Amino acid sequence: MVKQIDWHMISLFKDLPDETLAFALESAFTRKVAADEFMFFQGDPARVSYVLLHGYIKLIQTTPKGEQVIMRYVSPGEEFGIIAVLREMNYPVTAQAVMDSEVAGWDDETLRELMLEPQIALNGMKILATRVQEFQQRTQELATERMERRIARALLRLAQQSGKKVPEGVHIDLRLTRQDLAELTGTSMYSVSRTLSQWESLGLIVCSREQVTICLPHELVRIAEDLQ
Amino acid sequence: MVKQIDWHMISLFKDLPDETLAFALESAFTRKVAADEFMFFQGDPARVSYVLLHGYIKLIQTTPKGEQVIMRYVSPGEEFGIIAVLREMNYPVTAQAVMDSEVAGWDDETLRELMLEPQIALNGMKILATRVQEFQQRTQELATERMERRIARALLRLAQQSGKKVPEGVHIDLRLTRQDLAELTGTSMYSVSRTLSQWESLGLIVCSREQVTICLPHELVRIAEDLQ
DNA sequence: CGCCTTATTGAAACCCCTCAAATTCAGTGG
DNA sequence: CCACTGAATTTGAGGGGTTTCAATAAGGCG
Repeated sequence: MVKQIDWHMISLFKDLPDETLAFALESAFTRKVAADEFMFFQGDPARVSYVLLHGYIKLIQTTPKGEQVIMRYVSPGEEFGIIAVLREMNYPVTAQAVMDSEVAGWDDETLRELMLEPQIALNGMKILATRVQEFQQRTQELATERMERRIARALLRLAQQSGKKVPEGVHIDLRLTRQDLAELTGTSMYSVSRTLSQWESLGLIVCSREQVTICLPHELVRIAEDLQ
Repeated sequence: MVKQIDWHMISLFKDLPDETLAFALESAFTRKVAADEFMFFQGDPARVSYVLLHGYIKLIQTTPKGEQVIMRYVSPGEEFGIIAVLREMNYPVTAQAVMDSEVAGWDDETLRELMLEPQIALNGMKILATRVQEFQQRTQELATERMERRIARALLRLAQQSGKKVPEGVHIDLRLTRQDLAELTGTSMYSVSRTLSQWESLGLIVCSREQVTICLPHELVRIAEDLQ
């Protein structure tokens, strides 16, 4: 049983009848996760699916050659691990906390029960539909756009997800290495470093070790969208 | 009302109670689509979702710059257009028949009714979950793998989807230009042409105008997976 | 047979990766 | 407090993979 969270923020449990929501909450367990801790590894049997209560989680896929691709940064209120559980397979990604976090979890059997609730199933469909479109967008970007624009897009998305206003602009409130950005955009750490340096010299952003602040978002949008 | 199709092949309608299936069928309309005909365009309001009964449909996304990316080849039994209808948005892709085809369609209101059936919603979730994973896979490939390997993978997938056994090997039963393969793998027509020529000279495939036949699938797998 | 689409192929250019080396930075422990 | 350490970052040089451009060839369809 979980408390002290606004469960109506959780998109999977939106518009739920009270008793259904109550059942969902009673059947959940919670878990605190320390920064950098791994919650599960790619290849583990998927027995639990999660909703992130607070913090941030990074979902990473490792290729046979050992390269890594960041599939998603999970924001509070979002689910993760549901797909693997529904498909009764192993997790296709590794989940790692990027800061101290807390999650709610449901085992596979309970999840299947929850999915029999029409409203939860409908919410789940909408969430997955959104996710498919996000990946379609990313596929299109990787297939047609140059590195620089992909990095700009990634930064703008991260700013929207986890940006905090600071005097200089919008600060991305995550530990975000150049390597992370590279794994998120399908490029190399070196190219990310060069690109950020250039943007910093133009005043678009300010960055330091594992931190990026966007000062002129509009200019970044111009790069991302190739306006002008 | 639709007849003469094995509706249990349609994954969206698997394991349905008879009366639910009957309702789904009664509320559908069918439409024949000629080869090369467009069913809807990117940006059209999404009012109808479809299941492909026979033939093949290509879903294409056009970028602002006018480049095209093929998001999916729809096989018989698969749905398309459901995501856009569920999300109440415009179609994010253009749908074009690659051969004479026939589809069943449901308007948005009916689809939402159907989705209240637990089994249909569950089937829908599983379909979307699979789709998310397919796009994750593609994202990973585009982010980390060289052109040659991406083309090999695409050919193997197409062969699995629509391959017919012929004396020389497995023939991909679609009109498939080099340009199509390029738009499917995020490369250029020229690179595809060069790669196919090389493979043909090695005896891995036989190709002609808009046609590809895989002769040594195992060798293609070796390229795709970088074994050895 | 002629036309239009599709495919091929070479050469040049370019983007980006890779490698190497130096530098900065944060944390640690003496 | 400061040197030490390891990780993160920067930057240049070089090279490789792909794209681009151009020109030609090959196929199908009327």
